[in-house]
Amino acid sequence: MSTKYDPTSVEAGRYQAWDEAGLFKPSGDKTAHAYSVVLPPPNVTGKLHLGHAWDTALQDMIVRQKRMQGFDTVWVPGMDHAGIATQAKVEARLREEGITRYDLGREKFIEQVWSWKDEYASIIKAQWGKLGLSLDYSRERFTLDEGLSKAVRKVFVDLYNKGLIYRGEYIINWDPQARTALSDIEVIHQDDEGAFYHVKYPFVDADVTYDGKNYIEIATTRPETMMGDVAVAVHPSDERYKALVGKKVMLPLANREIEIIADEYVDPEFGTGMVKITPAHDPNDFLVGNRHNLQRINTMNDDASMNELAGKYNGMDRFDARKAIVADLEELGLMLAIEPIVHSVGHSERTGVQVESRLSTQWFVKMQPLAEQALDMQKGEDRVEFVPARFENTFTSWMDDIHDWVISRQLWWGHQIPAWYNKTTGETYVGEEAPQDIENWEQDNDVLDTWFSSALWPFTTMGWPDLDEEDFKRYFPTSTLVTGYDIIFFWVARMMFQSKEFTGRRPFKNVLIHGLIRDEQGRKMSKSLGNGIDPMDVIEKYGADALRWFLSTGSTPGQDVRFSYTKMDAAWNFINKIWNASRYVIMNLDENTKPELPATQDLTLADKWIVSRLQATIKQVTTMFDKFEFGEANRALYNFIWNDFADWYIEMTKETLNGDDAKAKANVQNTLAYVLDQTLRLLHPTMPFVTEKIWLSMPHNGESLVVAAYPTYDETLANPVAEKQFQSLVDLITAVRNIRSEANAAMSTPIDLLIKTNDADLQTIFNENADYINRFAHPKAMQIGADVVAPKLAMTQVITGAEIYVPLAELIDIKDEIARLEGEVKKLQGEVKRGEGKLGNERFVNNAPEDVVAEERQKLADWQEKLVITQARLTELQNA
RNA sequence: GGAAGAUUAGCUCAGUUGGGAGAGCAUCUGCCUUACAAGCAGAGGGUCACAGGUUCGAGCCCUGUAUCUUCCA
Repeated sequence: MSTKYDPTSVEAGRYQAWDEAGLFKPSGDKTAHAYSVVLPPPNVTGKLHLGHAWDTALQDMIVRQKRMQGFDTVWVPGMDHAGIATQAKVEARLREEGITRYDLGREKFIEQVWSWKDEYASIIKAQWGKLGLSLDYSRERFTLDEGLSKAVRKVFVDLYNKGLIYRGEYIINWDPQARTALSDIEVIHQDDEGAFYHVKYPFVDADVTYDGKNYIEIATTRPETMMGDVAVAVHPSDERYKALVGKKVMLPLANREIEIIADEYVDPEFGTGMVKITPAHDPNDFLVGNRHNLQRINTMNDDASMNELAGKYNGMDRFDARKAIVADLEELGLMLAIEPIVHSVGHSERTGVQVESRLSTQWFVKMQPLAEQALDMQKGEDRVEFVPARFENTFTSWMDDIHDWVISRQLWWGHQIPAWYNKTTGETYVGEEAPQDIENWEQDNDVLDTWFSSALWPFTTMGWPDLDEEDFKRYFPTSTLVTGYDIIFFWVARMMFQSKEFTGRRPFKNVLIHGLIRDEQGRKMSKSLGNGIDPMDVIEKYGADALRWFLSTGSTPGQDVRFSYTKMDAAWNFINKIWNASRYVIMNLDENTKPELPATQDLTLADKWIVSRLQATIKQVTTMFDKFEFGEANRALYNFIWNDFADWYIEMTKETLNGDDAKAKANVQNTLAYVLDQTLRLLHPTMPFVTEKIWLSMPHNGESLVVAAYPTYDETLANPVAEKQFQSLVDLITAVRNIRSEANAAMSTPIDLLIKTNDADLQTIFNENADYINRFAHPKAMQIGADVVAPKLAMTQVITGAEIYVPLAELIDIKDEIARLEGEVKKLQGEVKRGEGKLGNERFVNNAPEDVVAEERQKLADWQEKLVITQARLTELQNA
């Protein structure tokens, strides 16, 4: 083994070996509980980013631990066709060649997308391997697979037959670049600079006036939609305008008469309290239009250019039309004012262009009944546990105020809607298979929203709608879903209502929600900022294990995490520490060593202590894993490995391993191997590569850590007495180190060590472990007893139950030592005062739990004793 | 406008049934000790945003305020 941890050589070939050995497949043990996870399918739009690395690393940790714990564990991989996103990517590539999808035609274009898909699917699979994900590839699915497509058609048809899917002409969000409908949550609202254009709408009748003027003032942010105005509305109880209702104004530029109507929708407080009504270009106006039976004048084409209904603006882009209309209004003297404002404007999540509210015929899912079922489910036994729990509110509040879901997309890449229109009668047929007389029918051109199919992912991947499918019976509902809070609406909520509707069950028992990865400055990683970090570059430099360690340890559930190379350095350092500690262990074993604990009577104090500490660590790690608190779990492991195992236990074994007691040596070798073996098992879910490499290099039972048993807490090995005794040893050694440091006495400087104590147990412990004390404190002579007398020029440390003196006449300045002891006394006085205050409060003594009070008494006694001794020593020096 | 989160050491962050404030990095001092100098040993550093309240006891529970972030409308 090299002296430095080298991730490249550690990781090379290992993943392929695991996969080929079939270690990622379920055990098939029917006596064991099943544990199943479906991977949130990444989009085939591009490579995986750090967010995916985080999401998948968390899942792999869960899955690997469960597998080691003996669960019949399966983790199903797959990818999402990502309709609009992938299509946009391919169209962008075509654009570089100067062609559009229309030039190619549907069939040729789809071929292009499939080759894009193949290209990125293989990149993504390679990335999964680099990350070390223990996925069962024999179950890999793609959302456009035949099986999944069949399920999608069935769901569509069933919902249609139940009246939960309908088709109709409504105002929807329209992406004019992708030329498709978008659902509400695919629209990102952001504050943009715009203007309120105040426009004169003159009265038709010369004798009508308002406020002495022959026009009314209408404010709009979107003058380009003016040509579609069909009315002006005021609030029915707005006294200012009551007399105007029913009167007509002339729509400027169009020279068309429109009526002033009264509708509750208008907010009299906002602006002038009068709004223009454009039913084909605004969702609210659309509703007003319906109530008043108004005409719908759609003045735009699907690419947001103006059409013939826009009159002279026909053919202009919407933004050019705005400029032209504003200029014309100004020239006609109809523009009263242009007031700059910042307002919220919707943009397409995928293409980024400004979204149009567009009148169009689309397919919708009627959400109310489905949402109610999902909300009901959360009140029963078969509920989904959100971790952290607060995210359930996000789900609930969205479901409570749900709108119907536009599911048709004017795209080519996706599941084509299973609806056919009769060429002669116009009749609609909806079915899983095409009509028999297909020549008389034409299939709906549109495809379904990608989320319509991903909403079915937890059960379609398990073989649904075939209810007899083994996987479906065994692994559904799944155990845990892991995803980011940014797609609770898009995905988690939709899986929940679809699963409830079609399987009658929850899709997963738990949903672990994590945050987003940010850059070092806390900014979201994005292409436009160019601050994205490729996880493969990180793995190249630090190894997958280090990346996984950072991702699992750096945060708390639900919180965002900042990536930083400093943190990656720390992760690498930790693995290097494990590497070298293991190297030490392996170098010191011999051919007879087994990773098994020797009989209790053969264990030294140090052995008992490390084994007891190991038990505490196992308990903490498993408890925290069960709560998905990986940060806390791994912190416990970090402290155990670095502070207990490496800093103390390993150092102590050097004494025995360099000695000549063969039996003691063998015991220590076995204990070292046992503790390291257990530790590697605990670490394996988080850092699979390096742990496996080390484990295979030492004596081990079994083929691979991937399927080795996870450690379990053994109460008989927890040893509080040994921990307390060991602590005395640590206190003593630390005290001497302190003295050496204070006195600037390096380990090479010979010292005498005087230990004054009348505690027989302590005397025994120190005597029995004199070898350790020699190794760590390097005294040239040591004296232990109740009658030890300290010389005047000696450094003092008081530990629980003993006084430590180191005579260093030639090295210490008595004034410095007095000052130091004064500080010590002051500190101790503070502690004693605190303890006395607390215990002097009878309400504390009466109300606090007994063990808390007892502990407080114990501590006070300890502080008091230390204070008395330190004070005495100080007085002695001052009087010297 | 509604909701959620954050505010703890110089920086990044933990702190899970309320019982004497922690880590990593950074800083200071001393060590090439035969696993690791990307290491070892020691040290300094915090009115836990602010104001109230509950409690014997609050970083943690309750109320309010401020600042920042995110989501929804």
